[in-house]
Amino acid sequence: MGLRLHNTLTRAAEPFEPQDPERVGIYGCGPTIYGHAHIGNFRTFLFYDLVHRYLEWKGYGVHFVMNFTDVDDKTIRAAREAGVGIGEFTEPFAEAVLEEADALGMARFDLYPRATAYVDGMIELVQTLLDRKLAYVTEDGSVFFDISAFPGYGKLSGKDLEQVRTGERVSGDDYGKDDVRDFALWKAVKPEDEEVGAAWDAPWGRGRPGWHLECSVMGLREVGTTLDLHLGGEDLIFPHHEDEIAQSEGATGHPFARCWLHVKHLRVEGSKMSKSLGNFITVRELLDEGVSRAAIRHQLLSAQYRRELNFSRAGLEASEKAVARLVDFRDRLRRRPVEEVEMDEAQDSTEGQPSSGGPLARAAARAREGFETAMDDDLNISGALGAVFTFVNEANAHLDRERGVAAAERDAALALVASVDRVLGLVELADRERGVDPEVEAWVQERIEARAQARRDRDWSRADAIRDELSSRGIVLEDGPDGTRWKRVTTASPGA
RNA sequence: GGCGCCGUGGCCAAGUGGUAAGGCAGAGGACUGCAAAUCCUUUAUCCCCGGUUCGAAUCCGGGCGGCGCCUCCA
Repeated sequence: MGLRLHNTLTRAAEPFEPQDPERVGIYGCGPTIYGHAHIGNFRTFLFYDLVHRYLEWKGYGVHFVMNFTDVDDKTIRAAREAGVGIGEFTEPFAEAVLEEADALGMARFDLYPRATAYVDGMIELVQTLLDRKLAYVTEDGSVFFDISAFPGYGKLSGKDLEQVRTGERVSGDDYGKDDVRDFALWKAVKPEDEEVGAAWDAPWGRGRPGWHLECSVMGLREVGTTLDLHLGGEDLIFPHHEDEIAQSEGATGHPFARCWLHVKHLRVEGSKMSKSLGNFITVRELLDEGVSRAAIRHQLLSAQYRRELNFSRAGLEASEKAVARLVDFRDRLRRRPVEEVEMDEAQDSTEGQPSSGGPLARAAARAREGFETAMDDDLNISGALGAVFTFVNEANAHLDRERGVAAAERDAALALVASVDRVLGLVELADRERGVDPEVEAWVQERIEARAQARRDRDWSRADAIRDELSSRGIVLEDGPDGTRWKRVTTASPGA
């Protein structure tokens, strides 16, 4: 059973068949960097991370490009207000996005192109479209794409051209269009563009590229003529991606992308996120609050990408606990002493059966299969997580029942956790968060020793006082037959 | 008006024909000095009404309810 993905273009699940499995070409639409990215942006970006990691987990070679849009109306306006050029204005936000991506455990993509570095290519593409009579220059020196000359227009969004509202809202910007539905490839220069360095010379006149054009050029140049996957938020289906298809295919004569995946928008505390509702949350804010990064990652990944997902504080707490359960399980396996025992089950294991071995190894094999089956079904991460936690339950029960465990059994269980975490990235991130410096570690050990003495003296109030002291510093103790263990806990809602 | 999505236990959420995964929360129990972690037990008329079928949360029809996109917002 192979991976199947829901292609927006055909509105159906299709087998994933890249042109070259050694180099799957993927382009994901990135943020416009005129401000800090919000939590909704990161639902999409974490989905990109999931696609990236899962394809590599499946054995594909992946070439993944995510752009930064560093020139558009809003960017120009914001740069003017700040009194700096667009390059100087946007670069800190690009770096912030990368920092936040790291903080949320995203594996780095191969390339993060900035639109302004590709203007020469954009001019070339526009020229090609003009030569092919798919675009026209208006009196002011702007260039528009003539959608009536491109028969496939509307195929991605399923729009009937006659139905697209030929609206009343014709702004000054659009003056000169043959048809209001035509979209800008090149916008003639305005004084404010010059002010912030957002203007380039082109054969038909000085100006700046249209938004849609940027992604076409970066995708074509950095990924290839035909992308295996093109990813983005659902809002981009129309017009952004529709226009990318028209430009790219109009110029190259080849399909721009074989498969399009679109992520449903995130809701926040039950409402659509918007600045006016005051529920506009940036990742930066959450990180500054000290909210558990693994919890944020878990919540944003926990629902399948085409399902509605509601980001909430309550959900963050549930995510925090879920991650802890997984990490605690891994830690429990690690410290479980192994026994030099023969596995009875190994005797009657069938040749070539990967599910052979003891109960733990067999449960791990089932979990792996369940995980992959769910992920293969259009990246159904909820089902995949279900398979993992079912395994955690089974294995914990087994560990409770048995005194010791064979090394091969323990290793099979640990390998399962490590394997799925190469896709999920949750344990990895939690480990980074739980890390403590040696000084703190020494202090904790000293406190634990003091408490152990108090317990030997049966001085329970003193023992509890020490435990509370540690607890207030985010250190949780667990007494067991082999002594006291401790762990650092993160928190989902530090304010609460 | 056009296109589309969703409605499963207190909350979140899998499951698309054979009588309900998983996470969080709650209750009882085991373990513990008390906890924590873990385990055991426990909590579902699958929005409503019809229909198809031996059999439907799952298919069809009709309602009700929530939501998204329809020109630059991931």
